[in-house]
Formats: sequence, C-alpha cells, structure tokens
Amino acid sequence: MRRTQEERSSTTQAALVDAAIEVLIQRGWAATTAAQVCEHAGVTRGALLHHYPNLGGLLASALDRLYDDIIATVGTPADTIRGALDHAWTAVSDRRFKAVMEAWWAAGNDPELARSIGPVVAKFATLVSPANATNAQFREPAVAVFLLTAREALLGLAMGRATSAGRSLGHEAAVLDALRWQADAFDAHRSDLEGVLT
Amino acid sequence: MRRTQEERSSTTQAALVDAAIEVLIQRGWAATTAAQVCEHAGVTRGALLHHYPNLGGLLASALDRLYDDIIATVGTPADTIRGALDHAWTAVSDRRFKAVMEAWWAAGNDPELARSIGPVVAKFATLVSPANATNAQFREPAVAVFLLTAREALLGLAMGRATSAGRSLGHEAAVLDALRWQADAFDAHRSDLEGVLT
DNA sequence: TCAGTTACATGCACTCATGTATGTAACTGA
DNA sequence: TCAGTTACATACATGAGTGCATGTAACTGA
Repeated sequence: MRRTQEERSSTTQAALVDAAIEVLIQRGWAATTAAQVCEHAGVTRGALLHHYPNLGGLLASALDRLYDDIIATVGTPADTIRGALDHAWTAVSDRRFKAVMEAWWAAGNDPELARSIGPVVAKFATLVSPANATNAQFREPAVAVFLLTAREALLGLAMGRATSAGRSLGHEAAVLDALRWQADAFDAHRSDLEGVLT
Repeated sequence: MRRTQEERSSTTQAALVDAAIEVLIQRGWAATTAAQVCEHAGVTRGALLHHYPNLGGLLASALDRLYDDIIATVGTPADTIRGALDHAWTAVSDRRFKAVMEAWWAAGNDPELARSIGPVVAKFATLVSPANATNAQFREPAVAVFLLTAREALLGLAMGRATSAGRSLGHEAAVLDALRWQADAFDAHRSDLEGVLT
C-alpha cells in the first residue's frame, strides 16, 4: 500500500519516541543507547539520525511529548488541597514518570545535559510543585509547607518504585493514607489544625 | 623512605576507595569509570586491578567502607521520635550519601548490579527506615506512619540536593521545620495528636 | 644479599556506542 | 512518467571503556 511521506515520518517518529520512553523506563538513562531504542522501535539507526540530530535530540523530543501525554491523562487539579495532592500523585505514580526521573537524575550529573533537557524537566517539576498555584489559599504558610512536604514524600515514594522495578513499597499505602487524611483535614476545617501544625 | 608492603597496599586502597566515592558524588554512577577513579586517586588502572577484581569490586568495597564511615559520623539515634528524625536526616543530608543514592538508583536499573551491591544498599536503607526500631513506641501506628512519611520526605529532599549539585532546595528548611515540629509534638504529648493524625 | 613475592605500571586486543558518509528504496510534483 | 526529494538502511572510521597479559620496581625472609 502507498503511504504519504508525512505518514511514514510520523509513524516512525512515534515508534522512536515510544521506544525511547520504554527503554528509559526499563533500562535507565545510561543504558538507553541508540541501538537499543532503534531495535525496540523496529528501525535502524539511520532512521533515528534522519529524524533527529542524535540520540539526545530524540530523548529531548520524547520527554517533551511525554509531558503532554501525562498532562493529558492527569488533567487539571481540583481546587482543593486534597485535589492538589491527588493530582501530584497521579502524575508521579504513572509508570512513565520513571523516564522523567531518569532524565532528572542524569541531568544532575551532567551540566551539558542539564542545559539541553533542563527546560523539559523543569516543566515536570511544576506538576508536583505548588509554587505556581493560582489558588491563594495554597499560599498560606501551613498549607504551603504541608504541600511541599507532601511533594517530597511523593517523590520519595516514586523513587522507591523506580528502584524496585515499578513495584510499590510496602508502606506506600499507609503513607498515602496519612497524607490524604491530612489534606482532607486542611480542606475541611483548616482553622482547627492551624494551631497544631504551624 | 622504606614502607612495608601492607602500608603501600592500604594507602593505595584508601586512595582508590576515597576517589571512587568522590567520583561517584561528582559524576554519577555511569560516568564513574576505572580511568576516572584511578586518575583521581593518582594511580594507574593496574593498581586497581591488582587490589580489586574489577571496577565493580572497588565500588562495592567503597560503599561498604562508606557505610561504616557514615555510621561512625551519625552515631546511634536518640530514643525519641525527634531523635530518629534527626538521625535519619544527618545520614541522608551527608554529601557522601549521594554516592549511596547513585548506587541505589543504578542497581534499580541493572538486576546483575543489584545482586552484587544490593546488600550494601540494603544496609543504608535501614539507616532511614524505622522498620527495625527497637523502640516499641515506634511501632505504634500513628508514630510509625509519621516516621515512614518523614523518611520519604527526607529522601525526596536528598534527591533534590543530589540533582542540584548538593545545593539544598529553597523549601528544604521549611519542610524540615515542619517535620521536626511534628516529631516534637509526638514526643511531648503523643496522646493529644493521636485523635488528629491517626 | 639474593631468591621469591608483592605492588604496581604498561601495552594490547576486544567490545560497544557514536558520527559520518553513501547507497537505495519510496514518494511527489510537474 | 520521470527528475527530484524524502525516508530510510548500510558501511566505515573513531574513541572510550574494559579484561588480560606482561614487564618492572619495591619489599620480605632466610
């Protein structure tokens, strides 16, 4: 069958991007080599080099598209503290988030890499950071500190998953329950807890 | 001057172990190559291969010694919840802990590596995990969940430092203050909070 | 003091990942 | 339909990292 050039390009680009994310998840940043990605995508290195300047270019594009994908699946957060918590956890617990953490971690060890993929990683950081919250209530010290602490805890849990082949830690549920309980408490009767937690 | 063989061996082994940790901290696991470590230690690859079977063997030994070093500097935790928190943070915020996280992260992506350095990494995990607490009070659900949540938050903060060349995040102090406040509250009047946080 | 052992240094072969041609199909427009 | 362009695949050169083998200097014990 006859396919247009644009169809050919977009399908192989999609295959490469998907493969890149998948290899990142399964093997980590260092083991994500051009040959590995191409084999996984069912194309040769020539195809990769034709569509992207090099492996780094593909990975940057892949992370960019992954951000859009994750944004699309997690939606926008509800306007409550519990909503912000759940929203962050939905993003962070997505199995594809490991690819983001791989990039984040690798960029921390390589200044040059940080310059190339830093912007994408920064976009992901806003997903779990309430720093840019539009909700004025989130700026209140007690709430802000809780959300920041929760953010770190969620990242810790995500790191636990990432280092355990995606399996959640045994105490993950308990920690999440505690955080959710606190979030609900903030939402329900924030004034009651202010004296206790600030 | 004349030095005994044992002196020669121990000094170069110490140089290699120190260099290995330092390169791990500065460049990360993937960039920690035998040549890099040897250059940093001021010896040749021949010396490394003479004292260790390969680079992996050196890194395993280095992590083993690092565990003893960190244990020695952080001491044993005080018998309070605040003490457990501070103890864990002292260990996790040590700049050398980044080497541990590098190993931990790398092992998560390489099953073979996990088998070789898994035991060492597991030892470090107990440093920040209250799972093996001798104190019966730590087993109480509310306390246990708080410590687990704190553990994840501390690891999140450590990850933030690791990915920022060791610089602490802007909100690190606020998060730590909140955790310390909660820990103190648990210690001071645990019963008061039980109704709120469990 | 000297034969034997230990502690390194040096050199070579091999693998692997990458960048750079160059070749060849598949499409497109006139 | 065919010249030109796009989308790949293949081949080659290069450099980095490692394991191994060999060479040499420093120590040790008799």
